[in-house]
Amino acid sequence: MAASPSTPLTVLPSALLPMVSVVETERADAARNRRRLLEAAQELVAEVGANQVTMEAVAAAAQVGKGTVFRRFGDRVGLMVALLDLNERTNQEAFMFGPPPLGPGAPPRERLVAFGEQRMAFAAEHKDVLLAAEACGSRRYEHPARAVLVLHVSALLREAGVEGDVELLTETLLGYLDVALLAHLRETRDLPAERLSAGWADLVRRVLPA
Amino acid sequence: MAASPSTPLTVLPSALLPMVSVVETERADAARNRRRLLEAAQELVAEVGANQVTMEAVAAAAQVGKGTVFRRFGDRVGLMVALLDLNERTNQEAFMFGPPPLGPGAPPRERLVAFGEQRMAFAAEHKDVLLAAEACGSRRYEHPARAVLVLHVSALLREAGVEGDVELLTETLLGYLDVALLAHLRETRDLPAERLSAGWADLVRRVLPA
DNA sequence: GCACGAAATCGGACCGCGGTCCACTTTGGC
DNA sequence: GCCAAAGTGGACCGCGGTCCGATTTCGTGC
Repeated sequence: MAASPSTPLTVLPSALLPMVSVVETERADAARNRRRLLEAAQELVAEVGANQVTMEAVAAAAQVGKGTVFRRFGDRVGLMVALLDLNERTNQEAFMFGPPPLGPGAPPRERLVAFGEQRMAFAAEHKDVLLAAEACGSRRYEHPARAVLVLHVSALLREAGVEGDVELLTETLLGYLDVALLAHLRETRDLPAERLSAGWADLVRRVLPA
Repeated sequence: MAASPSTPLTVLPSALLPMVSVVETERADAARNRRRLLEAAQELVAEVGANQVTMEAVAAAAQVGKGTVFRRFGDRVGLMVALLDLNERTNQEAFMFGPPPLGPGAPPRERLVAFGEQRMAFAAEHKDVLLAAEACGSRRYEHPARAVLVLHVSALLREAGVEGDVELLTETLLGYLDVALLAHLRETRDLPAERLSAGWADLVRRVLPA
């Protein structure tokens, strides 16, 4: 088991962070190295693709020791999660505070449909980083960004007055939006995006009360 | 990318194999080594747990070179899949040819409910091997045993006369039965098995027409 | 300002394991 | 018995992850 990394800025779902003042102080050199590492990682990912990027290469590109990478981000997955953080934050703000139908203001069903569309687009665009940021096994479900999604979907379900086990229905809905599943359906099974969208709308219709 | 392993006996879903006469001939020494490897692997898994078993240890225990293990099973996941094969076959026979409500004879909705129960029990019992037999990324959905499940569930959905996109509804239902998800819900989120069962029945109710 | 010491941080040698490679051996049809 | 094809095994590689002695940072006392 990896020692828990000292990554205070990404431990909590990023959209919730503005509410917290300062979680922890970080030494100047540590902060500088984190910045350099993230920059280097981003560049390398853009250059050769997420799953071709080795931890050693990131360390070298940031002119930092390998141990530092692991100290900062815990493991490979942690690094990828941190990389996604910025994009995820934009997404999160869109569905939490942005304009309808994604953001507040629209009825929950429309918001859910729009949420699914957004996730599917996001999954298509950042497929490789998202997959690289996904741990294996059940640890996959402990992804910090996922917690935000769970919160959001279950809130919408409750708001829509759905009867039944909201927690489990949330998992079912999010299951449909699983990055790996979507990638499989699109690429291996060759289902067009429109069909996946229609499937999502249909699923929402079946779960929510008329 | 791993070279495709020469594992004719596990390439196809095992429950469908009785219908095929002989897929390919395997040299005597190869067959002997496969048997020895599977025995050794089974023993080691029982001894120290699936994710503590190294490929080298399996090779050593079977008194075989490391390269042979990879030639036979392709990679670690392939070995675990082969290990599961026997148990999966029993399960498959149960829902394909066994007595109702799991097997044919009962109405499709009851069969679906029973199918979910069986999968959840199976997932709970063989959690670690199932997780070890699961590849990362979208490759996870190319698991041969999964194809049988997909076939079965979509057949039941069609038989029940569900309107909508059967293929996608099948994926949604199977998503609920994902081993990693179930493990997460049971262990990390501490949901009792009865609740998961109720959730499954509820989901089936929502998807199938009244 | 400055010296100092504890604590946090760094970095690269090191380890274990999954996976590849290829020269050598075995098999089995002829 | 011959020989092409199939199979073998262990040296080898790359990468993720750990460890620990060396180094830097920064609050403290002066």
